[in-house]
Amino acid sequence: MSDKKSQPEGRYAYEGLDRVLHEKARLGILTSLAARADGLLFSDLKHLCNLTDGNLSRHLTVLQEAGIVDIQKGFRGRRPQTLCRLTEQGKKRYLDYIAVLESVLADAVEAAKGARKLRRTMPEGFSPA
Amino acid sequence: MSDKKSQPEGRYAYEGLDRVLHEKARLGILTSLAARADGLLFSDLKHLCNLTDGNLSRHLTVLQEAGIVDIQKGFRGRRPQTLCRLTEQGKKRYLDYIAVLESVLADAVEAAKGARKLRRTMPEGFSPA
DNA sequence: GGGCGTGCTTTGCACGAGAAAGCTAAGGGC
DNA sequence: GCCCTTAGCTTTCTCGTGCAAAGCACGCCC
Repeated sequence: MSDKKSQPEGRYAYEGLDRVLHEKARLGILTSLAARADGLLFSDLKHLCNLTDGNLSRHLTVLQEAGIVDIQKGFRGRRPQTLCRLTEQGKKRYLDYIAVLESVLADAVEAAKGARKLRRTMPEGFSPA
Repeated sequence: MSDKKSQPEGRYAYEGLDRVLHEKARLGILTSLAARADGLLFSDLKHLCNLTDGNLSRHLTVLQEAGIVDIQKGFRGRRPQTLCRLTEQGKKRYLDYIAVLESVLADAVEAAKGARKLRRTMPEGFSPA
């Protein structure tokens, strides 16, 4: 198609950007969890990610249904506490996602470099309205 | 709060992840555009990002209304063509966003490193249901 | 025992991504 | 001249989902 540009079809499609993970709040949750194999409590997550209870609850449900986190309800003393961890699969998906992010960043850096010298020209044969 | 963890409030909140930019398709569009100061045509973008006409149109409108891209309608020969470029402000916002992404990645890398040795313990005083 | 705090869940809304259909005009056969 | 196709977008619709606010359950304290 646009072979003369030497840019393959879908070069910037980033298909690997998992919808479930590619979300501000969830990204934070997963990054928090990724560092601690022993998990985090609901309230820890809430504070680390600056989320409201409701929000966090909903995101955790989504992540759990996707098999990404493991939710264990238990007690500390006599108070209920929810413990969250990454599942093995979740960790894998997270790392895959991160790898794609890296390639996005690489593209961005290259773009910023290549654009250094601004060419304010029009494309071949293009005439403004 | 959780000072003993030495993790400040909101450590993983990533407030800087601009909602307008933090979206798969738009991220691709902007990265494509960032590299070419002379802009890209609608159909180029469509192919580069593997987007449908409708989708691309909608995203471009959003980006235009946010003042991130500049849309010029013109002609190539007798056929209409739409030329898209990053605005100065758009470029700035893109670079800011990218900077935040970098910090996310840094966190992720650190997390992956720290989690090397899995401690499958329970938190202090936690007992499963 | 009644109010208060903690720890979540549920409900409701509003926005927004993506699919699908539409719309306009230019070629191309006949 | 007339239709059919193709290019090049735009508009509309629907459903998912992020987020806020209200709700619920229980323990604690005076």
